[in-house]
Amino acid sequence: MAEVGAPVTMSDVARAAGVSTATVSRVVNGRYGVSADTVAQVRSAIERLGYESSLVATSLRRSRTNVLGLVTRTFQSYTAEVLKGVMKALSGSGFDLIIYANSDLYETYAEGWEQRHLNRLSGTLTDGCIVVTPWGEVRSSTPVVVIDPVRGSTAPSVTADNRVGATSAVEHLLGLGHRRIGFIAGRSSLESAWSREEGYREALAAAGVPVDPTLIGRGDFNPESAAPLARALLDRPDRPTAIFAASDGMALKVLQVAKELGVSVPDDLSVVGFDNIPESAFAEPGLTTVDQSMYRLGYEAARMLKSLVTGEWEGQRQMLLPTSLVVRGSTTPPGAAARA
Amino acid sequence: MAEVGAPVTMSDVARAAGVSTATVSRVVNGRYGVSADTVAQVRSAIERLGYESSLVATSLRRSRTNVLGLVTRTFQSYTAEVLKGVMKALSGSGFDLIIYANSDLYETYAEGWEQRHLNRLSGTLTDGCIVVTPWGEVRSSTPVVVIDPVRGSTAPSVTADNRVGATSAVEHLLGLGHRRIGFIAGRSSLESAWSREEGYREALAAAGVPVDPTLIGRGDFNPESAAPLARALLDRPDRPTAIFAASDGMALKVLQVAKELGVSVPDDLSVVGFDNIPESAFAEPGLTTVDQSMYRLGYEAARMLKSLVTGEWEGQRQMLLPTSLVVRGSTTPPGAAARA
DNA sequence: CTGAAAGCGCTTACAG
DNA sequence: CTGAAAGCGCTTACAG
Repeated sequence: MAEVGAPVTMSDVARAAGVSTATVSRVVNGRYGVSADTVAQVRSAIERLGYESSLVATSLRRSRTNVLGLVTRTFQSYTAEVLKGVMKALSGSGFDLIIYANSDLYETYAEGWEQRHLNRLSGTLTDGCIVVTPWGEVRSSTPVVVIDPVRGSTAPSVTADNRVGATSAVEHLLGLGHRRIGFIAGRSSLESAWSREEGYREALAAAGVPVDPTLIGRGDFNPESAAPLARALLDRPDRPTAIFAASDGMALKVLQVAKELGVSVPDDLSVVGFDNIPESAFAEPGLTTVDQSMYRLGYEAARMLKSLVTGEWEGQRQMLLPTSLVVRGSTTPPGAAARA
Repeated sequence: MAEVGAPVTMSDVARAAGVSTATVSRVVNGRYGVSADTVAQVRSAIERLGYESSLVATSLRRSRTNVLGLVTRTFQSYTAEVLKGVMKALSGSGFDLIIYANSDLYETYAEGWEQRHLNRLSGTLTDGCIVVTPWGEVRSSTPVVVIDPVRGSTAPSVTADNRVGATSAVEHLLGLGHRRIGFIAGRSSLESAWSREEGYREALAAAGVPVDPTLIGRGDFNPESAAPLARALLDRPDRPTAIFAASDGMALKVLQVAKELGVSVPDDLSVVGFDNIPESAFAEPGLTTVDQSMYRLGYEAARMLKSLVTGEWEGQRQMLLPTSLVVRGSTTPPGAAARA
């Protein structure tokens, strides 16, 4: 690598081509009304100097930047899936993507992190932003699409159908013959946590199984939050025969706690998660879970944002995407050990 | 969400607090020489209006922005690992991270994509950049650290020890008793492809096994490139008993081609990959491969870049990181089928 | 302790 | 067809 002196600016090109920066700008942006000769001269100077317009200066001056932003609190493996979907939707659209992560706010639940990130980008750098799993409601001067919004959010958003997903998970357990099914809930401010609990309750109600409130633990989606809850559920003499956790991270923690307590999965206890993160397939036994396509969430969020920015969006502004149940080794009919 | 009118600028704050923008700037940046009263007034106006300085305007004006950039051609699952490592190294450092992806250049091998991205960011938005798997050598007015550079690159870089990794893979096969070991190479401009081939040759040489050039296929790291090469190797009457592919993507393609041709893995053919992507563990059978910690590559690259920017870097500028062999079901002694 | 002014690298009316 | 000038939202010498 050559660590070259100063970056080449538009003034450098103008000087080299013997024209004004206004003319260079016109050539760079393909505006009409520049003579063929001048265009050729400017092009050659650009080529020779290796000029590329500064994203920052362009963004500051222009109202439309053709850059969309994405702000996230963390980079989990699902983030990569979201990003793949976003880029797929953006490819060939003329919109570039900027992802911004503040190293101090990273991985914290710090109040309003998403609002701070948004403020720094919107209006100048980006034409609009995707916000992944925000802490609260967001405000912005440019369009925003939220992936996994907070409960009651009115912002344009894309969410997995968490209620139906949770219902299918619990129906799977009911179908296997389970009746005492524990539940470990997620962070209650999130729409997704709420809906997953709703799905749990509905599935039980539909099967005529009364909800036992002592079988419900309140976690926050963090694996660690599930450990004491799982321990409490498994220490009871009348422990549940199955546990449904509102996230794979928490479900995997349940698997670990069960192992520590000598409770065998799935023989003594069936476990179901939600998300289908890669680790769930590696788990021993493989974790039965509800798959939500993060790729699809990213794809649809980007598609919506793009159209919102250009003013072409026609559809509903709160999208619900389907989920699917993935059955692996962590679930089996209750009492398997006794029968064996 | 409230889609609020215009973003709050420093002028708005200045007006509300009855001071000049210069004073607001001083307060925002914690400069000395502002009276306690004024500070309080400005703070309260900032609070009231929800002001946050524009990343773009700040970057354009300042020489140091405290933002590091990362440019990438693609978002694979390994990208998330790299990003996790980068953020870990950056947390608490005061440096934020911007990832830039051009939707047109995304996932293409287009000549010089990384140079274009770099030019757009450096000098204004970022103090330095990490470049992931570039197409060629890069030049920049600010420090750059390359993850997986091209062959012969003199840029500061972080690379897995590909030669030793490849050697260990081939030694594993030799240890199982294989002597006819095919190799599918990667994109030859990349240092990593070159080193992996070198490791293959060295391991064979050390064991006194002559290299058979007809057993070497030239791919480009893309899974698709491996299909015809695998077919050619497996169609021969004297086909190899094992194939080592320079990437997991290509190795998984070998698995697929073998299945199509009715060649059973590992009984008729052992297969080893390189990278240890998540999909390799899911494969049937699980793929034996060489693990390179992308997390670690990201972490070290960010650590180096940070110090390069602040001028504190002391160590060598080209780092080599260790790899480790992960043995799964795709390798077994040759002739297993015959003996069974 | 505070403000007016210049300028970072661009784009865009406005003149000519 | 082309250029001089203003201005995007900030920061930083320079005066006072």
